[in-house]
Amino acid sequence: MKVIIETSSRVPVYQQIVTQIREGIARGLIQVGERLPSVREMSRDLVVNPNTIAKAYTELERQGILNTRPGLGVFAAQPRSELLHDIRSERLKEGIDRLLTEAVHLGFNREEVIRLIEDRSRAFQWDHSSTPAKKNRRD
Amino acid sequence: MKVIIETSSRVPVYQQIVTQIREGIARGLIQVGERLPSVREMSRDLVVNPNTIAKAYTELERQGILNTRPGLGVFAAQPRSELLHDIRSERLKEGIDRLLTEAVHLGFNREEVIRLIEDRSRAFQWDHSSTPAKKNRRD
Amino acid sequence: MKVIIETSSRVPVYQQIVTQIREGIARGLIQVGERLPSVREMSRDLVVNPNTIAKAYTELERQGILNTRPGLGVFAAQPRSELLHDIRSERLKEGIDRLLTEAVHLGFNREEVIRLIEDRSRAFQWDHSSTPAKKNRRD
Amino acid sequence: MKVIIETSSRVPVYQQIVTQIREGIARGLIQVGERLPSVREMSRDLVVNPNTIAKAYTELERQGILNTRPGLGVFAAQPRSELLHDIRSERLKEGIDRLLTEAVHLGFNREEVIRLIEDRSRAFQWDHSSTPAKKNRRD
DNA sequence: GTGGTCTAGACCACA
DNA sequence: GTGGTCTAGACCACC
Repeated sequence: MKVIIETSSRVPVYQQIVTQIREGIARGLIQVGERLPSVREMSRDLVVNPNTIAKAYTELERQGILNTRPGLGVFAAQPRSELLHDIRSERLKEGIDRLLTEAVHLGFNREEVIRLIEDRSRAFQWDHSSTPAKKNRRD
Repeated sequence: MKVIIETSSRVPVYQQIVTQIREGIARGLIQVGERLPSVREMSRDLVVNPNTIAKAYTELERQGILNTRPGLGVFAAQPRSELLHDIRSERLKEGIDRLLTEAVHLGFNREEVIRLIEDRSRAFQWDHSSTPAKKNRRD
Repeated sequence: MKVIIETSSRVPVYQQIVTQIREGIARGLIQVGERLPSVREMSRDLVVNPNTIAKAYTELERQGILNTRPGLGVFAAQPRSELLHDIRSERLKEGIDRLLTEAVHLGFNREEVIRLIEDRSRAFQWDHSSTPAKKNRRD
Repeated sequence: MKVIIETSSRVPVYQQIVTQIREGIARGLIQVGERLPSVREMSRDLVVNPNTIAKAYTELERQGILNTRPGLGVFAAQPRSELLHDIRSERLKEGIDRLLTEAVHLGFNREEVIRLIEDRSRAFQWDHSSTPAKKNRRD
């Protein structure tokens, strides 16, 4: 997977990296346990200061998406949500409403949006175990 | 519709206003042509600096969502997407992918997400004229 | 509350700040909603680079302990644990075992340790609502 | 006792070894005078670089927890705290305050924490001779 | 004024 | 080699 930086964007560089790696993992383009480019490597590749790469990696580690091990490198982590079900649900709903607001303003209609979501969702790597609602009911 | 400012949020106040008005319109809580509170009215209501309200309104006007008629007030604009079909499509897809990435990382599965989207989409005010694909085929 | 930096310590400066602010809040020396020194103020006070202070504040914000609002300052956040009960329990147990290991090696006996914990715990600001086990059973 | 390395952890490997051996001794899983695996034995078992094992053992020896007898092996040392009473007391208090800070932020209440400490402390191997206060009063 | 981002360059610890 | 910390100094967005 290749990270691409839009220097003209007002989105911070480190955020662009975070977003793209998050998406790469969600799509299965980066496998669990896989090693990512080192800070210095990616710094050279993207022509970005090493500190900026490190900031992106730090953020991803905090999100539980990467493990970083000094001396070895940075690796895609085993996914494990530590959040309460209510919080997760809330976040998803917020994301959905944001998307739907955008879709309405862009002039799409409901069926079109849902069809497109169904379509694009096929390219993602879903958890097939069970629904979060059930999975964490014991908490 | 009532705008609610989350002062503890990291999201800039003016952005919160923009987001909520956009969503209010997308949900049909604010009708096209309806007059919104003036800058100083909303400033008083929300206990927010008038400059901040003005900035939000300016941003919404730039997005073509509001019209300012000097001396009369601020009104919800007639929706007219001037964007090319390809651009609109691209934006929607980006939004969808962002949402799906979030959903995967939160541990939801595909069916759950789609079900929730179908559910929440019922509360929005969709364009029933036609599909954007047809409407703007000339683009 | 006054943060004190041990420059001779091998604990990173930003971590020392994080630890002390966390403890200050846990003890109730910093009240919810209270404003903390600005990055520049604390930078001057502690004779530490502003970036280092900012890093500490960023970390505390990620932990949900502070809210930072550009243009206004940094504030102690409303506490709200978003973690699953199992995870919280696990973390507490790890902390307890670490402490008890230390206590044994220091040559203390069990009663002495428990007595001291009971003693010192009186200076902390406990949540009196209910036990986490009950509080989040609905999740 | 079996040392388990969490390669995905951010904690340095050598530190994980130190921690687990310390805890093993504190729990009585490793008896005083007992021989521990040699550097190369443990290196093979854990699939870890011998230098890393050596570093862990060096650290434990520095802490007075192990004795290396050249040609014979590594042994759990006779516990003898050379620290002054005040220093030991200070360390314990620091550890307690760190734990209590964590507990407060995790949302536990006082009774819950003390109950759990009493519970888990039963699995540790306490010094039954006397209280440190008396034992080192001469310090 | 506030915090946030980014660069450049130094030094340290881990494996 | 790896990542982590810290400094110094620039520029930007928010209020």
